[in-house]
Amino acid sequence: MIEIFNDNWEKLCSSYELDLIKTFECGQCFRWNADNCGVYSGVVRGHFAKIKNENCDVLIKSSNNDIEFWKNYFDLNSDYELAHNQMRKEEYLKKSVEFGRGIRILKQEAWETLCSFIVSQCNNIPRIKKIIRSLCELFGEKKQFEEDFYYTFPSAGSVFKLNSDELGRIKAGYRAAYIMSAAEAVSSGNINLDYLKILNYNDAKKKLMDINGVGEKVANCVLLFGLNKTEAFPEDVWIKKALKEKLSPDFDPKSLGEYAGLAQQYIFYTIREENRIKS
DNA sequence: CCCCAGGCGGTTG
DNA sequence: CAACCGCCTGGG
Repeated sequence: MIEIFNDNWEKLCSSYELDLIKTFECGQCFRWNADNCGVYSGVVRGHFAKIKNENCDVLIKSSNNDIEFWKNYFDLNSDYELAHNQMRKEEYLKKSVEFGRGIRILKQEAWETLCSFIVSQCNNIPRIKKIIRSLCELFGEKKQFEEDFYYTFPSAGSVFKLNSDELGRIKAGYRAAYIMSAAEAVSSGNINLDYLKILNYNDAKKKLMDINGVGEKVANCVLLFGLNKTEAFPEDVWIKKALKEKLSPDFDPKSLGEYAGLAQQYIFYTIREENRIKS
């Protein structure tokens, strides 16, 4: 039997359903990087993957070789068309849907998401990525898949065991203390992230905000990207700008219910793109 | 060199 | 309550 598809690349979905650039560059994740051919590499829950476009398909090759795992991660079992229909009433949101189509809300590992968005505060994206890469390379587990070496995200327990000199090596600055308080809360069981997934949005948010260094914005990012609370609507400076300058004054994200999080990503992507094109 | 970045916690009016 | 300020660090 002759292998038709070489190298174990497998079709994940169509490029229409998942736009890799938009999804990876819209600020929800920090560990996917493209090579100069546009092939992205990333690590999710200890599994390594390469992912690329070919013709009109998205192809993936991974260390666990489990297509359902990746479909779940890329939220490909959700029907976004239902959400889009709810978004057409508001003019700027309607534009954002067309502009941002192809973005998926990634179902990320909760502890990694918590740690990453603590690092993100008052920081720029290249530096956020650098700090997280250091954290993984210094304290994660080194693994190999074919010719690629990669690092897992260190557990809350292993981060909590670090002393201040060790944690200082990732150069997170004043956020290091916040990372430590999150690591303590999670590794001690004081906060059980899996349990937060089954709590309602408000209760889960309250628990997250008990962590020193987690405020409204970081909590909402963790709820949306790490705990599957799709009604979360994180308001950063860009979203605040859109609310002030682009969306109508009576627009209320709560009216979108479970679709608010997706709308937030579309708006975020759109206003950033508008700003990038302008400058 | 300066400016400030996808916030937070603490203090003040 | 809102407004402000300091915080580590390094990218631009």
